[in-house]
Amino acid sequence: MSIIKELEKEVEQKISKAGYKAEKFTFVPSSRPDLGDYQINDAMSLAKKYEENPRSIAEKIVKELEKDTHLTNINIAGPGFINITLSDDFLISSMNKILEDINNNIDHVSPKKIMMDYGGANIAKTLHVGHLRSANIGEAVKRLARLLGHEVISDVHFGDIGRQSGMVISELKEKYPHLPYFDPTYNGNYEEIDFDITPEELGEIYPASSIKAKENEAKMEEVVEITKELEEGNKAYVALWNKIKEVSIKDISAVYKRLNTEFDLLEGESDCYPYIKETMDKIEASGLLEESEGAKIIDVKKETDDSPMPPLVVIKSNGGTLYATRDLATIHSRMKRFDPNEIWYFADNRQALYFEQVFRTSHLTKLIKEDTHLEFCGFGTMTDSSGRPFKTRDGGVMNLKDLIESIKEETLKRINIDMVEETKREETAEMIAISALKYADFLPFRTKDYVFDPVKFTDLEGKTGPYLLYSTVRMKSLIEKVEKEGIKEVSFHKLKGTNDRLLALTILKMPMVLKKSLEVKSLNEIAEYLYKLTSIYNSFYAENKVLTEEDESLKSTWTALTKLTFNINSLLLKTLGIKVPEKM
RNA sequence: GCGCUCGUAGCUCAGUUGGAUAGAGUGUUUGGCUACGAACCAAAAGGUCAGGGGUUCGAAUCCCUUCGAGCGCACCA
Repeated sequence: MSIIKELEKEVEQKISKAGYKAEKFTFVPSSRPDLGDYQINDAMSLAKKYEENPRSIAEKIVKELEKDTHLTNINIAGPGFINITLSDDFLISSMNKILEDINNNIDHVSPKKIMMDYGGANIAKTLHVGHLRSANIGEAVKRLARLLGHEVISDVHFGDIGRQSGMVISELKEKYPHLPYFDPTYNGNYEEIDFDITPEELGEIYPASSIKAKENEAKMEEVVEITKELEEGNKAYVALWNKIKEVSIKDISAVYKRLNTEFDLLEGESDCYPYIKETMDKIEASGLLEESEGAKIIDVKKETDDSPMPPLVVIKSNGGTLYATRDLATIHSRMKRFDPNEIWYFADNRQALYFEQVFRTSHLTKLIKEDTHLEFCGFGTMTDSSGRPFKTRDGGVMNLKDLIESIKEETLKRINIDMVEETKREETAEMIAISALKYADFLPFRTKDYVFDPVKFTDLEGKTGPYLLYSTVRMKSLIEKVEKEGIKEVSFHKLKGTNDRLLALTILKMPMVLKKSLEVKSLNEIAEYLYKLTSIYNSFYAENKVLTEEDESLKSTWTALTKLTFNINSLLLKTLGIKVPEKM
C-alpha cells in the first residue's frame, strides 16, 4: 500500500474516533496550498447527518488529528474545511522509502485477467492518423493495468475480412483483369502466381473502390458477391487475399512497432471463423434468434430502456456473416481459450451503440459468464478545425508514416550534435518524434473529440513530449556527474525551499493519479502529472546548483530528489509507451 | 423525429462521485545563458465557464429550459 494511502486510512480512523462516520470520506490535496497540504471536507456533510454545527464537528476531528505526529498546522477555515500540513520529518522519511522502492508509491489492485482489444487496423487500408488513438491509449492502458497488478492479454484484432476485402479484390479485378485469380479456366497453383503489391498502392485501392461502389450499384453487387465467395473459401480469392494480408500486416506492424505498441495476439476477425458454428449453435440454443426480412436477428431491448434500441443483426439475409457475427464468435473464442474476467474494447465513440448491442447479446445468449464484464472504451474522433472528421487537403486522411516522418525531420534539426553521436542521431530523432506524437495524443480526455492540428503534434516546446524527454535526460546527466565526482550517500535529510517541499508533495500524489487513470481508462491525468512534476523539478533545477553545493546533507538530498524524479518520469513515460533517449 | 456527446482565456485543452480565489500550454509583452544541458527558467496581461432559471451553507460540475456543434439510430466496419 502506498504511504499516502496509509495516511488516508489513519485519518479516516481519527474521524470515527471523533465519533463520526463519513459517507464520502475525502482526503484530498488542498486547493489552497497557502492553508495546508491536504484538506478534509467532511465536516459540512456530516453537519447535516448529525444535525450539528459543522465547525464544532471539525473541532472534534481536529482534536483527534492533533494526536498524530505526522501532521502539523491543523486548522479550520470557512464553513468547516479542515486543513492539514504534513510534517517535514514525515515527508523526508516517505521520500526515502519511495526512493528505496517505488512500489511504496503505488497502490496495487486485486488482480484480474483482462483481455484488451485495441489497434483495430484495417488490412485494406494503410494506417492513418485516425488509428493513433486506439493504439496509443490501448497500449498505455495495458501497461498501466499491468503496473497496478492486472494480468492483461492484448489483441490487435485486425479488420482482415468483410466487405473491405471484397472492395479491394473487386478493384484489383478491374485494374488487373488479366491476373489468373480472375480467370475461371486457370488450373495452376494460386500460391505461385507472380503478383506483388506495395503498401502504397494498396492504400489507394480501397478508397477508389469504396467511392465507386457508393455511386455504382452494379459495382456494389459485385463487391458483396466477392465478399461472400471469399468467406465461403473461393480458392483464387483466398490466395489473393492472403497475399494482400501479408503485405499489409507487415506494413502495419512496422508502424505499430514505431509507436511502441505491442500485441500479445496478432489475430484478426477472420481468426474467429473456426468458432462461428459453435457460437451460432449457442445463440440458437438460447431460443432468442428471430427471423426478420430474411435476416437472423436478436432483440436486445430492455424494459428499463428509455430510448429505442434496435435489434442486432447476427446473420445477413444472404446467409453471410457480418461484423456482429464475428465479434460474437471472437468473444466465444476468447472465453473458451482464455476465460478472462473482463474484455475491454478501444474504438471510436461512434461504435458505442453497436457494442452495447453485442454486449447485451453476449449476456442474453450466455456466450459469456454471468460475471464477465465487457466494456466499451470509446474515444473521441479526430476532427479538423471546423469540427469535421480530419481530412488532408486532397480529401484523404493523413498517412501516419508521413506524419511521423515530418515530425522527425523537424526534430533532427534540433538535436544537440555535441551531445549525440552521429550514429545515434537518427534513432534519437525517432524517439523524440514519437514522444511528441504520443504525448499530444494523451493530453485530451479519452472520450473527447479533438482537433487534429499538425502544428500541435510537431510542437517541440512547452507542454510536450520533447520537454519531458529533455528534462529527464538532463536529470540523468546531472546524476551521472554527481556520482562521477564521488558522493558518500544519496538520501533525503532536509527540505529547503518551496520547490523541494512541493516536489515531495507532488510525488506523493502519484498513487491517486494512477488509480484514477486506470478507473477512467484515460491517460490525460498521467500526462498532466508528468508535466507538473517535471516543471516543478525544472524550477528547482534553475534555482539550485546541486553539483557545487557545499552542504553535504543538502547535496545528498538534492541528488536524491533528482534521482526520485528521474525514476518516476522513467516509469511513467514507459507506461505511456514513450522511450527516453540517452542524450538529445 | 428519437437518442448520445459536447460548448471553459485569441487558439488548443485540463478541471465535472458539488468545495475555498476556475488552471495549463501556446500566442502577445518583458527579463534571464562567463551558468549542473536555454527543447529551460522568471514575470505581466488575458474569463458573463454558450444564455436563462432552479436545487443548497456552497454549482464550470447536479436538475429544467433556450441556442449552437458533432455523432448514432438492423443486414457497412
